[in-house]
Amino acid sequence: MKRYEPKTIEPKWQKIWDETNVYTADLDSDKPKYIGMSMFNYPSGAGIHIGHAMNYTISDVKARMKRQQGYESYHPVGWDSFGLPAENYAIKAGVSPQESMGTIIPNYHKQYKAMGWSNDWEKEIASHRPEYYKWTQWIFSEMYRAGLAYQEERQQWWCDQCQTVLANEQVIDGKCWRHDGADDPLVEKKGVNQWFFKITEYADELLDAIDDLDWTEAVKTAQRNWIGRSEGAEISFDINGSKETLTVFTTRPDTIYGATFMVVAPESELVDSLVTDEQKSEVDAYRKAAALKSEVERQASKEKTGVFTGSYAINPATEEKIPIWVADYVLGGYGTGAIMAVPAHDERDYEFAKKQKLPVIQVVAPVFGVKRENEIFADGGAAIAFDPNKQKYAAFKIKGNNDEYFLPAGGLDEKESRLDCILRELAEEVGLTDIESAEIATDAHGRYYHRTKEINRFVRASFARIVLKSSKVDETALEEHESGYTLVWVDPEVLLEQWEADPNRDFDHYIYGLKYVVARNIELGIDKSSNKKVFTVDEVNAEKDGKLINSVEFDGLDSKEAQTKIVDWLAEKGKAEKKINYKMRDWSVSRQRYWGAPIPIVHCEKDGAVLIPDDQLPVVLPELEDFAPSGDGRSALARATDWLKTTCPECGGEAERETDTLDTYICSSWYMLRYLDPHNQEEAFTSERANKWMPIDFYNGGDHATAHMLYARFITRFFTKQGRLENPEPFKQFLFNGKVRASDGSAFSKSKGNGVDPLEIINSGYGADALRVYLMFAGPLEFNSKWDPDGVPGAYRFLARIYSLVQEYLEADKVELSDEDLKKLRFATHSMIKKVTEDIEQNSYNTAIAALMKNSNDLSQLKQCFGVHDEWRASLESLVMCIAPFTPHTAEELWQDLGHSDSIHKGHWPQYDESALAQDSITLAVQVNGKVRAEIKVAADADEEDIKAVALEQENVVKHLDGKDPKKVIYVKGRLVSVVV
RNA sequence: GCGGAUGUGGUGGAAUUGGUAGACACGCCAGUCUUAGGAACUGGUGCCGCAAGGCGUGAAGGUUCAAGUCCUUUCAUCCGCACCA
Repeated sequence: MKRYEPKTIEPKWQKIWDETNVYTADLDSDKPKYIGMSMFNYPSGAGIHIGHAMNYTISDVKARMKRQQGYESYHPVGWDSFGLPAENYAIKAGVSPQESMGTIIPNYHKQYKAMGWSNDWEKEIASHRPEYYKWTQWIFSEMYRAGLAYQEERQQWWCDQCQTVLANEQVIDGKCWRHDGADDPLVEKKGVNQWFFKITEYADELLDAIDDLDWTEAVKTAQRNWIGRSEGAEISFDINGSKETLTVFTTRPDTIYGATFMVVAPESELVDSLVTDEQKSEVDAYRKAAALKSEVERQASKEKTGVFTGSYAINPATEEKIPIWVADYVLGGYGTGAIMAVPAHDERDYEFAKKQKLPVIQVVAPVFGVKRENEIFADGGAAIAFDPNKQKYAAFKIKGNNDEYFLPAGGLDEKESRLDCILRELAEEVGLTDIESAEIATDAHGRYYHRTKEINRFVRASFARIVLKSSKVDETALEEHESGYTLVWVDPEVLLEQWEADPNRDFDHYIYGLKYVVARNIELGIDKSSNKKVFTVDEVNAEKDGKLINSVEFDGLDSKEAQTKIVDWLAEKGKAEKKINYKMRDWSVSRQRYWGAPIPIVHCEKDGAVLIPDDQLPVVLPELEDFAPSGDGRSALARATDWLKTTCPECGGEAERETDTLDTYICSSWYMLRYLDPHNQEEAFTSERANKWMPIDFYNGGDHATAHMLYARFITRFFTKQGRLENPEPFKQFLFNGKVRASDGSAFSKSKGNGVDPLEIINSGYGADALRVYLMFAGPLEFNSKWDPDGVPGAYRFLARIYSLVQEYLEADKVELSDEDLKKLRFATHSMIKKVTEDIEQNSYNTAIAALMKNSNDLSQLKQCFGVHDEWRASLESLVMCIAPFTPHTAEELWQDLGHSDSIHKGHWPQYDESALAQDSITLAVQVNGKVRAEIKVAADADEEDIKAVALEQENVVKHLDGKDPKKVIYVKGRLVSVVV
């Protein structure tokens, strides 16, 4: 019998597939289309690694199944061949990038073919070839003509090693995405004149469309965060003694009564006009220091520093003068580069206020408890009185109720201030009058059932932080009707425990108030008791919604409602307008590097920046000897004088070419369209083709969740607006797959030498098919997996078993098949077909492979009835067809062994027969009180009453019924019988 | 800190969406065979227990005849973003 030898089978079929063009897609076919692909590959000298093997196999399986199902299935291939690594290699080795691509890419061909991927090589593309980048340049021109490309000097991330600017998306943890090793330096900001694409103009539609995408949820969230839309308002503050105003962006206009100071970013030009003569030297020094600090250093330390400008703004709500500060916790690039600081409701502002001793005014009081019927409003307060000598808080107990503690508290009398009210209650109820200091610490609203008054209460309560001089009780102060109260001194835990145990959560506002005061006392060093759970003011000082307080006519409004009302009110005075802000910035597309598509622009002294006419594209990248950046911030192209000097398309006068090249993310933002028309000399793509083939049905990758995916969506939407494309979204389904890591959980890396080379595994004799099965079986595709050295051999054994099974069948004698065996065989086969078809469709490859393994085991079990029999042939062929997407070589070989002369990979996919899945009898579990006590086998069509009767007769069921009558018997169709006693 | 995801045997992971937890595989144990191999085949393998039985899906509560799945609280890990007002 033949042995399973992938080493001979695989190369044989690879060659045949190549010669017969099985995987060539007819883009104009009448068949339904399917296009499945993984992210564009950057070809490097290292060749493919295990991550590539993972990524491309995922889309290959998808595309293969569809091809087998009769779709015109296209699995394209191409190279993202512009980019820094090739250029850096060229600088080092002196080999031109053009040349090195010429050897690297053919090497990739071999590796791709060895993996058995069903790529359509006839339509291969590479972004560094002029016939491709001509259209990359054309996209720039189209953007320019549409007013979406512009040039501007801007502070931009700069990587000193790459000698180029970077997009925000290319900065990872403060380092360049190409240089993110431990020894690599942080990126810096540098003022560079560069080109931008106005992606922000598409921010809203890019955001809104995310909801409907069939994409991995994590990626959708990442995109939403990246776009970072926030709704709020711009509010103008007059400057005291000046005609100028200071405009800020805020998402919380409802907190304006709590704005006690303003902060301007140090890099903001606004500072110049705000700083007073007295403060000038201090502010200048601060700004200088801030400019020297790299963005990353600035972010690394969250310490809030800043200096006063000397100027004051007028809070348009309170009409009060508030100081304007400069501090680097405010960013120049977001909003207006200035903020109104509301320390009571913003953690950062609070920290800053605390440090600079600026006032904190609470204007939103949180609301605790759920709304109840017929609530009666009450206004009052509670005393949280601390005796520093005792290091304890004052509470009291009521006669006859020894279990509960109460805080001195009560309702507001007419015209009484909140603090007076609380101090009065403290005196009347427990006689504490010897007071060191008292202040309203915080306010909250509570909803609860008042047990003695038997009403539902809605209260606004102020909590006073009171520090006592002594715990001396003034008997004369005690109110007579409140006698029977016993003063006790407690730790806050005692109170919290009591309140938190309350099932109705009636005391949540007390918990809040107490925690706030204790935190403040601890912070001020008055409360030194160490065994207390430490709260922080930050924890309590949450940026929450609630009802407004200290906000004059807006008091009592819900903060959401107040946002609109306050903006409307200020708008009437011309001081505010609604505004939406985004975190996303325009896309910086200039790179000061050689190895990219030249930007099709010339600079003419007379006409400025002039677009090169389309009929002169491509602007071909000249071949150079030396690729190193020119050192003046321009690319090596600045030295290519012949190329550089040209004439202006407008005036015909002398002009210089733009020396920046385009970000390679542009190459990869439209390549899926070029796949549909790779040889078109007249256009980037034709709308007819694109409208037929877009969107990409299946797309996957393990990187680039934000940048690339956002850019591709942007470019696609742009083409839609231009009328060149119907569908605004490029990728119908996107799977963000996991990565393969080393067995110890660390990333594979060349420097660690822990890499696993796919080719080595293939060549060692296990073959590509076993590797493919291992990778697809390791777990759900979206999970990261760890490389298991036993995995590939295991997969190999599985394939060898299938291989032997078919060989044994072919050599077996004809045997009759009993009805029972036939049923078993058909059930095993058709349930497998159903499962595999559905699971591949749903990207659950690991369970699809489990079903294939199960089927192979089932068939082996039935081998005693083996024989050359149609039903057996059908079963084996089904197995071979279903495994073909995973193991194309093995399947093709077995398909041939089974007597076929065409390729299994085109148009051969089994249909399952529902009738084969029907069972004569089913096994049901019988539960007594939720525990399985018996199993019964009943006819599939038995009726419920009979089943219940049988269930109750079971010996073990009778035993557990213990002579009692069942209260209830539940029958779940086809599953179980549940008996309740 | 914010957002997202995930916690199930020794390991990777299944679970028809509230219905017999552990499919399928790796590993391990026992056996068969001899073309002593990177074998193949057969059987076993969640934990405790001789057994009957009990316990078991990160932890603690709850809803239900029934919870890995739903609710509440909580812990841990991973991945994004990170002073975005």
